[in-house]
Amino acid sequence: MKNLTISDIARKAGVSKTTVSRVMNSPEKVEEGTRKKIEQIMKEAHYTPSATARNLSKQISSTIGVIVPEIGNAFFGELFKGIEDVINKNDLSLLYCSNEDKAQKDFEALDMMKTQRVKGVLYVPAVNYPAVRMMGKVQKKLEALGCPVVCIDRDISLHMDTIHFDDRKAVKTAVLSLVKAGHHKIAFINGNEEKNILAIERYEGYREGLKEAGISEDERLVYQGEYQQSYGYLAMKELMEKELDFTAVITCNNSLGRGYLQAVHEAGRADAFEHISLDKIEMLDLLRIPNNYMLRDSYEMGRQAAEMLISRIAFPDKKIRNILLETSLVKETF
Amino acid sequence: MKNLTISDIARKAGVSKTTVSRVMNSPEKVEEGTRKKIEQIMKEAHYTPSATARNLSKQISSTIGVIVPEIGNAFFGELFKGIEDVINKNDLSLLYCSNEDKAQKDFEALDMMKTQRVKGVLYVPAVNYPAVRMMGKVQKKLEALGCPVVCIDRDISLHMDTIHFDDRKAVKTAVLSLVKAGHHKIAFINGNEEKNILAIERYEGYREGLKEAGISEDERLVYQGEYQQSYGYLAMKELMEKELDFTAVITCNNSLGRGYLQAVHEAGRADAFEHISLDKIEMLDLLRIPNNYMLRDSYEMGRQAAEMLISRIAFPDKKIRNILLETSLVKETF
DNA sequence: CTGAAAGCGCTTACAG
DNA sequence: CTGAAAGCGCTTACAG
Repeated sequence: MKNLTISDIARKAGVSKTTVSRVMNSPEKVEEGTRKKIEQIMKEAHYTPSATARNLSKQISSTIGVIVPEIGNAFFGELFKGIEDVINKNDLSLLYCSNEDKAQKDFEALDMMKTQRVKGVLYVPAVNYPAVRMMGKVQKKLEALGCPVVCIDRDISLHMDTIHFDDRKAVKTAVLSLVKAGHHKIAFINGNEEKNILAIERYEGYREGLKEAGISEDERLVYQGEYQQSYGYLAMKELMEKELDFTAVITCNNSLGRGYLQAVHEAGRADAFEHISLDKIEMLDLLRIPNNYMLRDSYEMGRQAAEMLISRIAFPDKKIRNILLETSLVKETF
Repeated sequence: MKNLTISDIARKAGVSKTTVSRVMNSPEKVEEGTRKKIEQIMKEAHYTPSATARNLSKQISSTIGVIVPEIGNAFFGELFKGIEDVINKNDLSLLYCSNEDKAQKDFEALDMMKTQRVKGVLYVPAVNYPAVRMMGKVQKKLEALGCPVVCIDRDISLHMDTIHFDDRKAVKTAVLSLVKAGHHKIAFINGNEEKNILAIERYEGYREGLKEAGISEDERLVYQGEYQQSYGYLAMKELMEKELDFTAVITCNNSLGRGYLQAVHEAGRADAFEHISLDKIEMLDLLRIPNNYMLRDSYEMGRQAAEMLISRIAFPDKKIRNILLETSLVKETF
């Protein structure tokens, strides 16, 4: 079925396009009788105005762009849900694009958002651009966008609205909690700074925790590679093989945590270590497998990020905000 | 930064808008010298044409709408990924909207897609509309959309392109496999037809399997409620309490499967039953927990659905296609 | 309260 | 090979 236009409605109603437009945009300005009649006709004809035409005419947009690494990871899945809820509540549409943690994809995503002339962008950078010396390019792309952007989860050192977790503190808390439980040799499996500036923060948190506990760092217990299950698996496997007699492990995101679990279960040493992961790992509670983690409420982060963007769109000159979210230690025993 | 328009570029290059437009749409028609010059200027100015204006002018769209229940469920997460890959490959944008398995949200999503004048829609219906007697409304909305739609996973008995799994056969296979392993009392936890027509198919598969095995159905072993973890949990709990001495359980989606696991682990009877779920349940392999499931490759379903939509857009008069995907039994032991 | 006209940023048939 | 003009479906300042 072909879409009707405002002219079709105007003709059917015997009025001008202007009047039809008014019943949609400022109904109080049109006489009740004609308004009712036009509304009736629009309804019968299932008329829906074209957002394309309206956006062009009004020089606005009704869609928000969302760029995330991938939706498969539960952390980002929840984040996305938080975003979605706010977007729906505000009658906006959501243009989705993943960047798969790759700079190239990231750039394409930003270009696409520009082409689509979105109202604003919620952006989880694929890469830690400062660390890989690509700041110029992202910065240019971001400026070229011509719309507000909120940077989520991964800071790229630009003067813009941002929101992320206090991961330094989270890891420090984890370390101190383990020490308190009697652990002095704590292995640390992390990603690296190129992918994610948080890797640095996390490592700092680890060191601060040890320092505060009066424990000197043992380099052999520190693994910093990719934020992937496979890396977590290999790191933990190597750690076990080296027999460094550590008694606890901290893994710095849920993928690494899964890798840890894979390794210890494969080795039949699931109960050999105390483990704290950053982020909850799904299924464990359900299977009644004891599990400690630093809870980072990514739904809430998504929600707040979206709210921040919407407020930025409304007040472009508002002061820049950088939100730091707290995490909390959750111990699940059965 | 304000977005530049084609007029800005034309002025800078000292040519008409027409010529600028041509270098974007049919470069071969413009003299090489001027083309190069214009391209250079566009590049320097970081000019990106507005999709909004182009779409309005060309009376086309460059975005595909995707309506899914929720992205949190791994089954739909994978489906979505399959869709996304095809959409990206075809240089299209993705407008996302979830319906949360609710008819109301579904209608809003369809309205939104219409407003946005998308090129086509990939649609997982929230509800089994024929069963709840709301066919009229969806049908009208679908027609009003004015663009091709591919119906995914849940058939709603409309004459349109569809794709779904052969779940009847899947469940039948599961039953026969269990019987072969010596099980004669097989509990069956399913959703209901209002939500999902597949519930009927699955139940049929269950009955066919039993029949073929010469086993008569025991109604007390059949639970059909919501496709949710909580229902799976309650159903399994009740089944165990009733001491019906069944030895195997089939759960009809991954949420129900999780509920089953929750119940048996809570009761400390994880090894008491043979279990086959529809869809893989994440984490189990990693934790080396034996698990049998009917593999339904939802990534592939998403991919094929998207391909089907794109082909439908290209050839509107092509014959309607209804794709039925096969599943396979996977046994994971350690 | 209503409408004619200009404009949003593009495309394209037509004329040169 | 190039450009002026009309048009896509809306909105809105202006005039009545």
